[in-house]
Amino acid sequence: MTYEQLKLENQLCFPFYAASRLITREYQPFLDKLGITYPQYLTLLILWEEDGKAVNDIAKKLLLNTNTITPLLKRMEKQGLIKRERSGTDERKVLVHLTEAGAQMKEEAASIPQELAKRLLDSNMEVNDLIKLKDNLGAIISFLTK
Amino acid sequence: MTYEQLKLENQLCFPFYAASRLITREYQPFLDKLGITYPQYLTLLILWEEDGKAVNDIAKKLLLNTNTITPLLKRMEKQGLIKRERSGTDERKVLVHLTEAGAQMKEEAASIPQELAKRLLDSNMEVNDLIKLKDNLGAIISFLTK
DNA sequence: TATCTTTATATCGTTTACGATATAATTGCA
DNA sequence: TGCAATTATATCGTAAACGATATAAAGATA
Repeated sequence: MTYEQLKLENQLCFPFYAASRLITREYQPFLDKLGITYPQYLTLLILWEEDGKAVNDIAKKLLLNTNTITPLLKRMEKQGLIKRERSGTDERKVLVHLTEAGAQMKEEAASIPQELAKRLLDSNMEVNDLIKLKDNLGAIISFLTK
Repeated sequence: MTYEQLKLENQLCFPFYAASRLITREYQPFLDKLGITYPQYLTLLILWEEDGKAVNDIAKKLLLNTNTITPLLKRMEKQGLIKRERSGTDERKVLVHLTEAGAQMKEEAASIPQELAKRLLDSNMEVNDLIKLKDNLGAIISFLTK
């Protein structure tokens, strides 16, 4: 049997998988300068927006579990980007705070989004297509997370 | 500074990263039945389409390097899904062949694509949007790989 | 022919992802 | 109050990803 639907080219899933990795690779040169990885960058984005979040809040935002986030945060702590401390009001929670170094990295990272946007717009894609793409991905994400 | 562009919500990158993982999770129950992982499934798709490919051919199709593919293939070999053997005409190449078990898994996997498509169409998304999405992802991929 | 370059795989080390499970603090409720 | 559920984190094991590097075969070229 041929099974057209089983050809890699006909898979809907593969483009998601491939695009995700390729885009992460595009970030690599910029993140290398800062000495951080892509998930670490995402974690910093959250903390730059609001410092002192609990481990679980970060995990939920990134759609990850603590078995991924906990070791990641430990590495970031060892690098001196964040501090982790038990909450006083709820001893179960561990609150994550930026260090001075972690907070300052924000300035250095400020140009990354534009650099990436610029790069992606170098493709033949229209800005509108890119926005539509983001919206459609958002729709899938909210469907698959509810 | 607020740096609107640094908010997670405003990132173009995050939806790719999140959607990719969420979609892989949707495959999980189906792949669990077969006892394989998502990248292993993608590898089988390639071999079901054309058996006897070289390691590098598979790697190129999946946009991976041999440092990912080689251990993956070894695990698949240990599971009895494939065999690896040096090419006779070019001793550098290792050709990957399906075993009987690997070939037969195709029948069991045949329904997976429809199951997933069904699931994704349960979202509010139009078929046309989904197709457009696939095309746009394809455009980004071909841009980022050339 | 000698050797330099390219091609094809593999190995090593580090960092994600994630299922399964453990542990401790807090909450809810009989 | 007492104790069963829930919540929050962490740990363990396995499988990707991927940068850097190694090794060997094949091809190119002086």
